[in-house]
Amino acid sequence: MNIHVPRGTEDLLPDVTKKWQVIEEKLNHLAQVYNYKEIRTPIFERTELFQRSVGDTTDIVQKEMYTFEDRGGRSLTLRPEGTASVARAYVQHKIHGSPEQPTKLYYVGPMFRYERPQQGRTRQFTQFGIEAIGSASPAIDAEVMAFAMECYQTLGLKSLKLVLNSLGDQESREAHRNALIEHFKPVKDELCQDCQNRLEKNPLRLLDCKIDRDHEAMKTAPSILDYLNEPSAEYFEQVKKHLDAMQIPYVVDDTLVRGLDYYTHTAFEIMSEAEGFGSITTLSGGGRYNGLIEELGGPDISGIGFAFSMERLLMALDAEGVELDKDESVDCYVIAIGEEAKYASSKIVYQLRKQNIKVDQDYLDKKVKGQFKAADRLGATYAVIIGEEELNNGVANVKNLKTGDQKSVEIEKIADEIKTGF
RNA sequence: GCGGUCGUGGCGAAGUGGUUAACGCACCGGAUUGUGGCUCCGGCACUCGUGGGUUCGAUUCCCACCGAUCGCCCCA
Repeated sequence: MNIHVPRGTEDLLPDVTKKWQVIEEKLNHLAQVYNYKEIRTPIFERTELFQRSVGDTTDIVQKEMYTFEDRGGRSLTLRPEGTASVARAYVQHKIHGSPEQPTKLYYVGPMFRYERPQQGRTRQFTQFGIEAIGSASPAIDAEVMAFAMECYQTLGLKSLKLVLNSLGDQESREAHRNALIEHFKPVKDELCQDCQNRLEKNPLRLLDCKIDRDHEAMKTAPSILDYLNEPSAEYFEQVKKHLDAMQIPYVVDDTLVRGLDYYTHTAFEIMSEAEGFGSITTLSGGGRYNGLIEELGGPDISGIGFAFSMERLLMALDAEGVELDKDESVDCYVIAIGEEAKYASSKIVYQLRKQNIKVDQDYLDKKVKGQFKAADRLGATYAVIIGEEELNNGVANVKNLKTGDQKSVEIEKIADEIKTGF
């Protein structure tokens, strides 16, 4: 066997890229409707960017980053997610000084995490995401969630669930964290090893442990929602009111914890409820990050965003049986009979293309029958047939392959004939 | 990182310790010297993921590696 793609990466061949193009077109359009502008950042960044933003204790930073040293001895990392880069660019270019606030950006591109590949999880995957930076209004939280849902709905997905939680501000988080530690300490020995480790580092994570899910202490664990201070609780209420106003259904789940350190207040996920979707149910996730910009050296400005993986989106579309149609068939196929006619064929093909007609011809020296078959396979509506006799008369036969009708047309007028149709 | 299953032509998929590795689809050629989609006939794997071992002999048995896949962890 020869060289294969590296583990956890894949080639997207034309029958798949076709779907991507359809999706990307719709997402680009949606972004415009919501007034988000595209940003493109490098595929790798200084390693410390992710350490500082995503968080040193997270799995992503601890064991999933593609980190390498370049020839100048700098530690670089292939980006594992998009928000950090966007925040970095925002600070670097002092976009907060721009008159257009909040700054609403979107991006699409490959992300990298060193993980054991399985369904819905590869080492290189593609995220589409948006970031709204510079507003602390609950209305924009709702907008981001509305956008997220609409990304899927516009493509025809139905089995979706928006799950919402609030992590509160720093003070609320701290209070809740302490309450969690107090709550689990007495039963620490009964928890799984992971949970025992998590207890000190990030007790929030205990809540969505699958192993200890049925433990008595889980059921009585303190909810973050009971520890939100007044402003945090009020903020959460307003976010929900905006969603209600837009009639966007959601479920509040106080065990929803997002994996990255920078989240504050609003955290949400969109899950697929489609049958046969495998063990992966999370399609996208997002939330508010109120300290991130400042952490990266910018002003005290808050933001909110979300991202989803294109690959999982494709999976969800498959699971729900949604077909993405894109007509790649050709308008016309030129069939040459005999050596001399090949020159005329090249000329006709070129001429038709100049007229914006999708056309192709044979490059395999096929016989007439083979050329007709090729025309069929490409879905051509018309065939232009040219042989010695036509050549001598300066004409070609134009045949409608759907109806079988055929007429003799002057070579210069083929394009017109096809555009008019018969 | 841990555990289970798997790896045969472009694709799907049988099969066996021993001189011809089924079949289906696709593809190519012919029946039909210049008019397709149907039908019929014919062709299409110096080789069974890679490397090593056992054996007179392995695609089939053993080991390692690589890869895929599912579950765990975690996430998009």
